[in-house]
Amino acid sequence: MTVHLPDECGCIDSAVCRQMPCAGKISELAEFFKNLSDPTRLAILCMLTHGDKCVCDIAETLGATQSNVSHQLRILKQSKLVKSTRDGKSVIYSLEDGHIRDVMETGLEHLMESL
Amino acid sequence: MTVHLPDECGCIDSAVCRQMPCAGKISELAEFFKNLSDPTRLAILCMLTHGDKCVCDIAETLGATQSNVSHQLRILKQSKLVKSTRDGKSVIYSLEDGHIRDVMETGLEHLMESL
DNA sequence: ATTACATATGTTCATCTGTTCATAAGTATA
DNA sequence: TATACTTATGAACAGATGAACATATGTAAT
Repeated sequence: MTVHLPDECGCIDSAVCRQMPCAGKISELAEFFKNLSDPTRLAILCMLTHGDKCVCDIAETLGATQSNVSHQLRILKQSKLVKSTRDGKSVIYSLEDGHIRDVMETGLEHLMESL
Repeated sequence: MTVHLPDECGCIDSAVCRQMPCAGKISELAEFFKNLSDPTRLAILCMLTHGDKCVCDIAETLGATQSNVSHQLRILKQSKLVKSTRDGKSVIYSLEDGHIRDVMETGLEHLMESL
């Protein structure tokens, strides 16, 4: 759906948001959250906050198939949430930057305080 | 999918997260983000940071049908992201608490810094 | 009571998503 | 090269999702 918010709209009333018109960013932000909205992907990101990991380790820890993990990692990589480097036979994945952790933490705080 | 992370896992390595085992919370957190992952719902939440609004105002501003907005508001209400009070013929919706705004802002910060 | 307005709900449908299976591609070692 | 190991990819399927339409419910005023 195409959202029609006026471009000059300050949207979220904060310093951050005043610099960033809503209409053009809503769909980007929604897509960002969508990447965090799947338990498998979120668990992967969560694991990677502990340190870099290869695909098979992620799969084993999660109890998921290698194929599924690889598919989800591709999504995470395309959306620039993770990056990867090859190490011999393995491919090591890591968080792209620290903001992902911040977002997850903020979300967790919300859950904790809305019991 | 059922994610198998050990319950004693500290998950996100922070004070907040050490108090909160991952396995049980991943799916909750994913569901929370899922509610923010739709442009219509996100735009509604964004609008409500400006102030409380009735359904028809939201629909008009968004260029969405009343039906669609009402459906999405029900989802947001069930997940305790918004609350509502009736005012005559209208029903006024407002953000349940301030954390939603925080999460959106943190997400926006991520978008800004990952250009 | 009737009419008008505002919101909620049920249903249907097209589309998207996550998962699995099978298999290909990349890499290292014997 | 042959083999084993690791990761990526393509196809197919079930289930979930968002939107639209029609209609019901709730509220106020005439």
